[in-house]
Amino acid sequence: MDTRWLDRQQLGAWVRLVTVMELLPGVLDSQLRRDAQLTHFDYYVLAMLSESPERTLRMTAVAQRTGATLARLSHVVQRLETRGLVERFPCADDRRATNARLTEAGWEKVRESAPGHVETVRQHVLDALTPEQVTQLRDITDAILSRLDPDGSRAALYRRYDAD
Amino acid sequence: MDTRWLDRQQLGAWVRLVTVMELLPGVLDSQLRRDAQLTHFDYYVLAMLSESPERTLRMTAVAQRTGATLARLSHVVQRLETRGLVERFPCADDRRATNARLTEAGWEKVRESAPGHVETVRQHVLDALTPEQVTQLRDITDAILSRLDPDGSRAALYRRYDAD
DNA sequence: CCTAGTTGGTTGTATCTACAACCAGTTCTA
DNA sequence: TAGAACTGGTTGTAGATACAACCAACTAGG
Repeated sequence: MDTRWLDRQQLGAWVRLVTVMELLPGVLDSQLRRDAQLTHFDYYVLAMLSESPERTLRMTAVAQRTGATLARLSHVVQRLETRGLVERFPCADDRRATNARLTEAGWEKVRESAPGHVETVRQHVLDALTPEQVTQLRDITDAILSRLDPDGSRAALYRRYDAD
Repeated sequence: MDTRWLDRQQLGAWVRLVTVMELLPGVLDSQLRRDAQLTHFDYYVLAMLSESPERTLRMTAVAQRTGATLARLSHVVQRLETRGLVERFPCADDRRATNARLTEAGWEKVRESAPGHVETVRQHVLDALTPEQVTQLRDITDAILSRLDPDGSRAALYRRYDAD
């Protein structure tokens, strides 16, 4: 088995991508933690709920959208529930299932923390790029996702924002 | 304070980037954990040592290259040391400092796990991209890093691979 | 029906990371 | 040259995640 090693160009791109993946989550996390007492993952969960009809989703649906295991989500939602940001109630259609709904306090939390989060994303990522680069980044990440998520279980989420 | 919300193009790129950041670490981690009983971070530490003269670096230097806090690194190296992959010894120049050196077993571990790791990187990322896209990705991540790491403390690492 | 297998979700435990406290050695400064 | 401040590193502990085990509810096949 001969290994196909990476050339200079590939290595440069790869090492930078790894570095971004290391630094970016920390930046997002600490801004949200500082300004809203939320982790980035917490925020994502609340944001998903806030965009859904009745601000309600089944646990499985949230897990799929956020890419979390059900176990992880269960722990996280439990914490959000004790903080009064989310409430859980059994699903009428399927009595195995649990619905998670954003409370009024949770809705308020999303509304007040969204601007700061968006500003952070702009400052650290999008504003550093030209419009062409934003388009390129979209295409590149799309290609990568076709490998990372071949059966497209996460695709529903990001395809929503595609141009018509 | 009017929030500048993201347009469709930006949102598409951003959501995809977040999804990649969520999925990719897990893919790298589980391949290495399965095939070499190492986390991606463990691997990175060993790889840094393997590329250094005498396969030795000071703890601070490793921390800087991997982007870890010294505390985290200390724990990780402790585990690697009990597994016999790394050894620590006091630095002669500065008696506060500690050197970490790759053992023969550690060197062997890097040699045998590198091909599988590179193959994973190819399959899930690089082989999904055209050569132009690899170049674009390099430029895009470089631009992002100028915001994430403005004083360039991580830059030394990835600049090493730049074309002359 | 009734049983095997699947799906939805929770809980317990082991592991890892972050944070703060801490110690030892070094440098700066008056 | 003593003391203050800083640097390099380790350790303890609390919080978060992964993994496996588990239970309850649904579904399909005989």
